[in-house]
Formats: sequence, structure tokens, C-alpha cells
Amino acid sequence: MPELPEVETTRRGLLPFVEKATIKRIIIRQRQLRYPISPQFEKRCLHQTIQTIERRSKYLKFILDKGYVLLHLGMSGHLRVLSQATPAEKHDHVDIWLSNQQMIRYTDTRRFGMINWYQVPEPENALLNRLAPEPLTRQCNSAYLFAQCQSKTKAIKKVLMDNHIVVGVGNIYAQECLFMSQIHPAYPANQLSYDQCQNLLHAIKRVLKKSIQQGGTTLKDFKKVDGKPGYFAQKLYVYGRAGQDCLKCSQTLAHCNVDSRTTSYCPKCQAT
DNA sequence: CAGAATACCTGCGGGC
DNA sequence: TGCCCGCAGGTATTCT
Repeated sequence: MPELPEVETTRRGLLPFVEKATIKRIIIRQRQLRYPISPQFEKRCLHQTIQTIERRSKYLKFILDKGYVLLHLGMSGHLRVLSQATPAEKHDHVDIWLSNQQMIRYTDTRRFGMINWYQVPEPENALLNRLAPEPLTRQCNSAYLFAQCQSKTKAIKKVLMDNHIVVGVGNIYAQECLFMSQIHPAYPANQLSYDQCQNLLHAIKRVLKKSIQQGGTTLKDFKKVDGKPGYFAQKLYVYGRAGQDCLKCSQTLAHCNVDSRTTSYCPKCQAT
């Protein structure tokens, strides 16, 4: 369940259950994730207190007394808060037992996610140090996006999904943002005008903010809620709707391939 | 440097 | 029913 709003929703949902709790026990059933879980992981985390959880891009950082646990949900990962007695199922890879009798369970069918302990500060962490600025900050603005696009001949959708340029926008929100700003997904990035970049950037911020807000409605039920909050509650204009009518102009939505990913768009609203 | 191809992994639905 | 294919909300690495 991983685009930025889902990760942020997870962070907020988890926070009240884990803040200031101490890690009492760790059960790992599968160490082979995107990166193998270090053999030292348990030793590094055990008896440490979780001070808070931060988010950088789609990564969650569990700040411990010493160092931090970095976690990514990949394509299919999710976290839940459960009772420690809950039996594990097939893809429940990691359980973290806390001093308050709660348990955090990490589940990830496809194992594209990761979890590991780090001591190095963020600028030295190879997974974090090249990431683009957070999309909801001032550093991520129209001038920045326009400048980045100047040297890119590839499809704007591919640029949007590149972590070194924009962070947190995945396959769903890229399609939604391009629809909102009326830009064709395959349009070469360096042919966009400044105004188009501005519209696109505003769309990104608006979509991400709104999705985080909507995710908030699932928070009160976060504990034990399995799953993929957010996407179902949300109104999607183009994602997964090829062949159906455009919600703005009624034209039949089309689809194309950008970087081996199915991409839906409206041929009329997104002419350029 | 930009860009394209490739790799990691499991499960599901469709076509035959 | 079984098999094969393509597809699924991510991202780092390798090559040209």
C-alpha cells in the first residue's frame, strides 16, 4: 500500500501505540526482503525505546535511543498493531513486541520492502541521501520542477516517478496529477512550459495533501485494520479507468505504456 | 550525464 | 482442471 499518503497514514496510525514503548522481543520469519535483514538487527533493537516515528519519502524511520530502524513497504507491504497472541500467517515476516503489550507486525507478500537498523545520520545513508526534497515543502516548487525538466527528454510521467526528482508520487498519483494538470503522460518533460510545470506541481501537492487528509479517516481504526486504507475511499479520475468515460468530458479514457507501466489518460483533456 | 533494460518476489485473473 | 502469460500501488543497479 505504498505511495506517500499511505506511508504517512501508517506513520500517524502507528504513533500513539509505539511512542515511548520499549522493544521487548523480535520475531523474524523471513530475512530475505529487498535487502536481507542484518544478522545484528535483533541485538541492535532489543531493549531500546522508540522515541518517535519520522517519514522521509516513502521510508519510515523508527527513532530509537541509539540509531533508527528504517522501513519501506515496497509494493505490497503493510504494518498493523495487533495483540501479541495473534497467530502469524504466510507473509507475516517480522513481529516487534512492545512493553505495552502491543505488537507491530510487518507483512509483505512480494517482499519488495525492507527493514534494517542504521546508526549513520541521514546524509550518510545511501538509501536516503540522494532523495529529492519532500513534495510538501517549499524546496519542492515550480521553478525547481521546471529546472529539472529542462535536461529530461523522457516522458513526464517517468520524471514524476523518479525519486531523484520528485519523491512520493507513484503510479496512481502520477496518473491522477497528470490528468488534473491536463498533460499527456508521455509528453517529453523538456517540452513543458513553465506554466504547465506549475500546474503539475500544484496538482501534486493538492493530491498528496487531500489523500493524507482522507487517510486520516481510517486512523481511528488503525489497530488491527488490515489493509489498504485510502485508495478505496478516494475518487480516482483516471487510474484503472481505461475504457470508461472521463469524469470531466465523457470521452472514453485511453491507456498507453510508459516505462512498462500501464497508464490511463483522457485523450481529450490531456491533449498535450 | 541521460536513458533504457533488468532485477528482486508472489499472487491473481484471463485465455486456451 | 491445469498451464502460461501478463499484470500488480517500488526502486536500485547495470549497461550503453
